[in-house]
Amino acid sequence: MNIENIEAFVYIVHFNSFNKAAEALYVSQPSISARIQSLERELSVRLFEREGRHFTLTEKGKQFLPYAQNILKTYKAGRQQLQVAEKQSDELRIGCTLSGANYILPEVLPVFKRKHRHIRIKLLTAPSETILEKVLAKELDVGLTRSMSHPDVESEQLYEDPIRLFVHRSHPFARKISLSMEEVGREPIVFFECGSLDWNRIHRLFQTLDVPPRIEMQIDNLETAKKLVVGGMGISFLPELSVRKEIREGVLLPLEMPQLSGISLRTHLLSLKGQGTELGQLFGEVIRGMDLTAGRPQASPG
DNA sequence: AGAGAAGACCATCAACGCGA
DNA sequence: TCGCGTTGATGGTCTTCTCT
Repeated sequence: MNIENIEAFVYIVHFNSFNKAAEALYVSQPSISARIQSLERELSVRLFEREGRHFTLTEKGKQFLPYAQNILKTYKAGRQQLQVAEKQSDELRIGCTLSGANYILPEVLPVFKRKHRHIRIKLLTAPSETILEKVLAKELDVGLTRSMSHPDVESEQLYEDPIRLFVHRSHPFARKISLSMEEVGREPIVFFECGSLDWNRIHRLFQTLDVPPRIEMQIDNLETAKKLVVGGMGISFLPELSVRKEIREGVLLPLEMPQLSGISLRTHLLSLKGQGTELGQLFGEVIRGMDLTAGRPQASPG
């Protein structure tokens, strides 16, 4: 049995043309004709009825078609499986949220690459839900997401990133020793919203106020929110990891607010329960061994 | 509408190249 | 050497276009 002859047969039926089948299979048209003749010889039946420039499937051809399609499908699935296995042997597929991709992976990946030079990295940036789906579908080896729960997935908390109130160094709040929610509520706020439960807790902090807070801008992108604060457009509640550079440079200052204590973004490492890949385990070992809180800034009272 | 030309499509053959 | 592929040429048949 020659799989290429069967492939030609299926392609001809699909395109209803010898020429188009030849084009699709990157062979010449005479070669396609020869393959069909060879297949017809092998099966001792006529698959096509040639009528001048046209052709039709014979009854035998119609009978054989679903079997040919199955053979081809099975063959392709098998080949793909081998390719995936081959790929998995040296490619680590990581799914990561945007903030993780911006602030965690740039620190982790160089360390991982130094330890495992031969392993190539493939990164997918997506929302946590998408990453969970892809881990379940075995399209990703590991995921870095916010807390996700699924019976088939192992979710291990890696890092807790406190959310704090940040202001520009020239802002009057920068000289304050302590702040009340009323004072915060009167200031223009650039509100970064990522939809996690912890952000709802910040919303609830304002519910005690008589007047609603001045949320001038609601932003779903961390970098944009940060840059607006740097540009003096307002104050913002931001995860600490995202502003480390600005704090080091003295551009942004974190403010002490006891009300924010315990509010944080948690990064979890997701992998398939009991079926984690070898590369995923290697990645887990590296990221667990790193201190992602190194360089954490101290809150400034002014 | 009908005839003829042009184009499209498939089959076949010859000559040749390549790899097992 | 053999099998399978290619290109190029040629022929048969059918469709589409153009002209009268």
